[in-house]
Amino acid sequence: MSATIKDIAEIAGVSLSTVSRALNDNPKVKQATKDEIKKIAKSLNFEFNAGARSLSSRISGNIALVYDAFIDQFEVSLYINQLFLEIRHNLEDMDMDTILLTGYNQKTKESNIKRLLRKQKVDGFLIVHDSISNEDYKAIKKAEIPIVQLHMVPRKDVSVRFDAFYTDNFAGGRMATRHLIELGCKKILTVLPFEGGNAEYKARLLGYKHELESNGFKYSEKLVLHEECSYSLGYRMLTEYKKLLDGVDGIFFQSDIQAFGFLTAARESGIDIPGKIKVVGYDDVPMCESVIPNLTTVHQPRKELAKLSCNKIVDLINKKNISSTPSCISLTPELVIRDST
Amino acid sequence: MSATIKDIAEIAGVSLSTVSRALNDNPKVKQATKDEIKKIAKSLNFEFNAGARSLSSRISGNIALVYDAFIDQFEVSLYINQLFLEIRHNLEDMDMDTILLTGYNQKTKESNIKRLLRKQKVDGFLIVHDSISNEDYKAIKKAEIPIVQLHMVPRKDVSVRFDAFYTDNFAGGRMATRHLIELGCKKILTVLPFEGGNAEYKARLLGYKHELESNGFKYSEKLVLHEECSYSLGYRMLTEYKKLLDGVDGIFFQSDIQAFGFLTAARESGIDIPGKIKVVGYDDVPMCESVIPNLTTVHQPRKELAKLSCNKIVDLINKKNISSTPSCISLTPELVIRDST
DNA sequence: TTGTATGCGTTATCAC
DNA sequence: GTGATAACGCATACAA
Repeated sequence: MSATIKDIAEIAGVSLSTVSRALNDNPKVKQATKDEIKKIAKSLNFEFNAGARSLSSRISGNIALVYDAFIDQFEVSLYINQLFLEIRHNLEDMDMDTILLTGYNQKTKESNIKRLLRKQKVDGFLIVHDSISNEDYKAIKKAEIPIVQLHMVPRKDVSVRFDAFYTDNFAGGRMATRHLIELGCKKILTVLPFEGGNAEYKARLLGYKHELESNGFKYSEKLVLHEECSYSLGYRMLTEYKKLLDGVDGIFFQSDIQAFGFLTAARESGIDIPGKIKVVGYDDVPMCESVIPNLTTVHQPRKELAKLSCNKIVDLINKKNISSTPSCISLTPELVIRDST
Repeated sequence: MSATIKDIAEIAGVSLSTVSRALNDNPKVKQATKDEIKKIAKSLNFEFNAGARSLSSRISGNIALVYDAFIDQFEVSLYINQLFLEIRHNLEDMDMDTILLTGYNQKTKESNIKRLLRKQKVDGFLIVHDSISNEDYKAIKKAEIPIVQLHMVPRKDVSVRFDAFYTDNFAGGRMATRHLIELGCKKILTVLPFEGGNAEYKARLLGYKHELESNGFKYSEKLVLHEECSYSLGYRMLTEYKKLLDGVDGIFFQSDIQAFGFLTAARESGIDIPGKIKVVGYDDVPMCESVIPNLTTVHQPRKELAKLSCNKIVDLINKKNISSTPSCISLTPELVIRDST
């Protein structure tokens, strides 16, 4: 069917080993032979057989993009899917295929990570998951497969070290809050998903608190609303939390989608946004620019996050530019000011 | 590292081939030996080495989910990502991993299908793409790799035959329109993405036309609005197409997201929905139930689509229940009546 | 019903 | 620099 290095060897009149070396850019091969062999390979549309390559050298050309099933909730997926899109584009550019899956089998709850490890299906793990077990991290480490975690901050209780890239949620919380303060807001509410949720929200909340207090405001738990992450919640807030909203002149929604619902309800009720209440979201999903008024929000640098993570994992796989200690890089998000503030 | 069949053979005191047969449920192996071997395999957490298996029997355990890059537009992805989610769940249940990619390399424009074929990376192709080249279809066929196309209707100019599952967009267009007619609408507008778009919209439009005409209405191109597929468009319609909307009492948006924007604008302007204008969407993305008023829409049976396609591709791979002629099954969508009509 | 031998396509360890 | 050859883990044709 497909051409093999054997075919190339016969045409070029050299041995299998020479072809293999040439195609892998082994410096021991004379440039002339190399060129000749590569030319033939190209003319035959040659590609390495993935199975054979994997068997003999454990290179599969696949990266596992492992995520937390909670992301499959529609509202959360709005941002995450944009991030994943960037990741796949980057990996494709580097000739890697992406196997997308949740950390644990949805039905059996068994570890997909361990399964991939045992089958030797992937060259690296890109992790967007907050609660991978320490055992699984250790299994990856033991198999000497590179790990890069992104979006999520590594947990303290994980004994394995790996590179990580994420956005500074504390800074994000601060900049959203400071922006509202600078615009003169005196009573600022923040809305985030239910308690026990992701660590990222806790950090944003801390940022909110810190910024309030360093500006002479006093932080009150009464102005922290833990609610579902949905358009609907944002919409219903006006009626269901009428009392809570009394006097509020700024709201920091920790998710854009909640803000969208609120904007709609507010405008219907004739509440001037940003005149009476100023609204800031988080994530900067594409819809921010089509919603009316356009939503001011904290932009998560998904392009950079994806690029850094993908470059890193590929470097680790190719053992290039490896530093002795894993990096843990937090990118600063950016406040995008639009019409809702 | 991981256990191999050799390890199992040694423990069980049988040969490699017996282990291989037992684990592959070969009927020639005595049940007792089979049980024993499987027990040992389980205790060792054995999994077949993907590379070795692929080399020796061309079974990779991977399915390529190939989609059209235009789907990466945020608005379109809302529905498609839900579909993909179902697909991945189904494949996971059948112990298959999903390689998600566009049909053609985003940068080089080279065929990802041909690349996967040459590398022998996948056991089957799940295609959600309207414009795969005939050449590529032929290449898949030649490699004897199963194809199942879903969501998109197979093109007439494709010479290769394969199984396909999609929703009956003509029926969908009809049911949306009929619903509006039955509710007494006299002037029904339909909104769809720009001309030259996907075939699915053309079918929905035909359904709209057919239903109008069979109910004594006359079809007018003036009531067909080709516009961008966005929330923003829906929102701006009220002002930008004020004249067009004059007297309109029913709108069939061929995409939910457009309808969302319109609902917001309408309510802000005090236009009673469904009192003055009744609105129907298409797709039934999760947000339909949180938007106010809840959107009446045409539900695409994504769960069934995913299940049928995944079962079919796996059957084809395992050469089970194969019929001589490929099936081409169109599922009927379902009108979900909510508060916007 | 089970075992032996061979091959799948590639890389790696030796030689030369 | 280049060429044999073994090895990677598994499936299977052929024997027994």
